[in-house]
Amino acid sequence: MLSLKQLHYLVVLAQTQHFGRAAELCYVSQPTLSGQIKKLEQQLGARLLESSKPKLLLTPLGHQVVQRAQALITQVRDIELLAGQSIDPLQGKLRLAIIPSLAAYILPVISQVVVQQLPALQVELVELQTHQLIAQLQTGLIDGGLLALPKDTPGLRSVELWVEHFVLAVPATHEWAQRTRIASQDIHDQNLLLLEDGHCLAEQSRRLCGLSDTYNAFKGTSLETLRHMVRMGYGVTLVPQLTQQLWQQQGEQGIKFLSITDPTPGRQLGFLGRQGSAIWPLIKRLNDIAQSVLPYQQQGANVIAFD
Amino acid sequence: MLSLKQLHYLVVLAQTQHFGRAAELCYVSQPTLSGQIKKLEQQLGARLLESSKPKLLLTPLGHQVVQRAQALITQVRDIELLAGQSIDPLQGKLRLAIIPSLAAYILPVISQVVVQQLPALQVELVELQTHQLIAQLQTGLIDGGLLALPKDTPGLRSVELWVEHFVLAVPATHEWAQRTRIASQDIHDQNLLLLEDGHCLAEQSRRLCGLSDTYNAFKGTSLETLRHMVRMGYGVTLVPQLTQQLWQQQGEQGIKFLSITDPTPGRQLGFLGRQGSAIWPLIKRLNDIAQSVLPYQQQGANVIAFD
DNA sequence: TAAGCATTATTGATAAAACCTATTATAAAT
DNA sequence: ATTTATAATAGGTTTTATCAATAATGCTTA
Repeated sequence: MLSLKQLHYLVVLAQTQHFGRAAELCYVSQPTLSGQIKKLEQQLGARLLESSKPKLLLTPLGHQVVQRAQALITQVRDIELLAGQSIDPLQGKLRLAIIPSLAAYILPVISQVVVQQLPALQVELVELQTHQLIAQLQTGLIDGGLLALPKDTPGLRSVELWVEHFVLAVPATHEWAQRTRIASQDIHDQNLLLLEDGHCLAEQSRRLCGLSDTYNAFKGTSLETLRHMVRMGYGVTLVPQLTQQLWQQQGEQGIKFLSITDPTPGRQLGFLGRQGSAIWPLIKRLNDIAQSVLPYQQQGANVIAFD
Repeated sequence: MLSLKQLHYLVVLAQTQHFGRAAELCYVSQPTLSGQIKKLEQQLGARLLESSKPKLLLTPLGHQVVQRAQALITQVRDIELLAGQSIDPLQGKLRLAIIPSLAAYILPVISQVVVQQLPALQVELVELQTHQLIAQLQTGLIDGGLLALPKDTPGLRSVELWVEHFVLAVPATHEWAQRTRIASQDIHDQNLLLLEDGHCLAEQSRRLCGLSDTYNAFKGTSLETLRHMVRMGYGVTLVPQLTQQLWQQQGEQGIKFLSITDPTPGRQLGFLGRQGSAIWPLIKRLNDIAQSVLPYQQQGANVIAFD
């Protein structure tokens, strides 16, 4: 009988495309993983890896098996969660991911209250970009995500947290520094600083300003980097309103913020979990707690949908 | 990490409600199974079996885990099938079930051709009643079924084989023995012999003749038993047309057959397989072969739907 | 073409685990 | 109270996953 371990090894191997790294991720030695993969092939009576070895390649069957094995692994994880939840729905380990453009400013706001209201819950936090987050959620590597809700998420379910507005951050030396608002269509012809590709905030900013995917400006690795760039006068950028609040609390003087009108852009934040996962009630609970602590329910924003 | 073996043990234990019998079905000793179940509970950190032991009972969590574990086992079986099919789509082991009221006369017709056309296929045959068949298909104990298609089969998919007509079997001494046809509404007031409860043919006969579930006549364990009863003049019964053909080939003299009209009753036969199972093409192939060998495509029958 | 580097396969020893037989404990049935 | 059925425990055996060390392979570079 084939074992879950073998299938897990196979899945990780397919992800890493590398025996050594896969073994490391599985906390076993490379020969162990090699051996088990070989044994799996024997038990199935068919090859999963391509014999020719310019690179590690899966056979067509291999791809299918990996896909099904992934589903299996997540279902096992869900059984474990189910058991954990059965003891006390508000207890246990929860592996939660947050997108980087959200983590920096939303965690200070909600983490305290979560610890306060769910003391028995151990939250394991990771920062992941949207596509990684969804992939890891589907493969069971994480159990929930907090992000700007994408459109289609097969096998997953979401709950809406709130709609966050974007504001325009400009240097204190900027010609608009004394304004308090600006119409969204007037933001053209500015040197718009973006996060690196892959960050959904960058994607959202591009959409808002009608820029192409190839728009080639400075790309910061984090919001903090952008903050410095803006302060030094290299350009302007879009930031979530809570980021403005955080920066101003920290005494930021070099940056002025303009609210955006006609329409006000924003994105729908929410939690994501697996369909059929036992911790869904817990995720909804987290959503309730987070909602109760956010300053006020934003409304009327022009929500930017993206995938 | 919990293992598939443990989950398998749990599923079988839940089915048998008995440690010893479960162990037997899993080809291990009773202490082994006991130990693994206990270990499973430890790993999940929760009880699966009720502590009070008048009878073996599952906790609410236990039921949920069993359900999910069953799904897991089935999916593992499907991976194995997938691998088997990848070598040669027409090769490998196929565990096929047929309902009793069909097996006796359809196997002589199709078995030869199947062996002829799919020599590399090892078919493992079982006779199961409809509800058992569906349950075992869903739990992965069998891979396909040939039966009178029921309405709803969540997680399963079907392909239509043909519509078989029912004919009325009466003793040669019966007042209708010289007739060749009879209207269905005239079958009232006859001593209608049925198969035991659970057989779908019995259910179908009851529906056709408007009998209640509590209709209490002689109940035969097989069609052969009914055959003797009819020949001896104890009553009449409904049989599939292919059964008539088989019995007449065997030189049956004591029974006469009347075709039924207004309307002609029948049932939709077909194959059933799991959604997402890799052997579905093979099942369709079996269906094609069976269809090619059946005498002619029946039409215009009043198909009796049942669940 | 050979040396060097990265990657995977092989080997032999070790430790964990799953397993079995035999036995004991616990309920239920007579 | 005795018997039967059932599950848990104990101790020893076998299997097997595992590791460290090493060899083979393939690709890159000199």
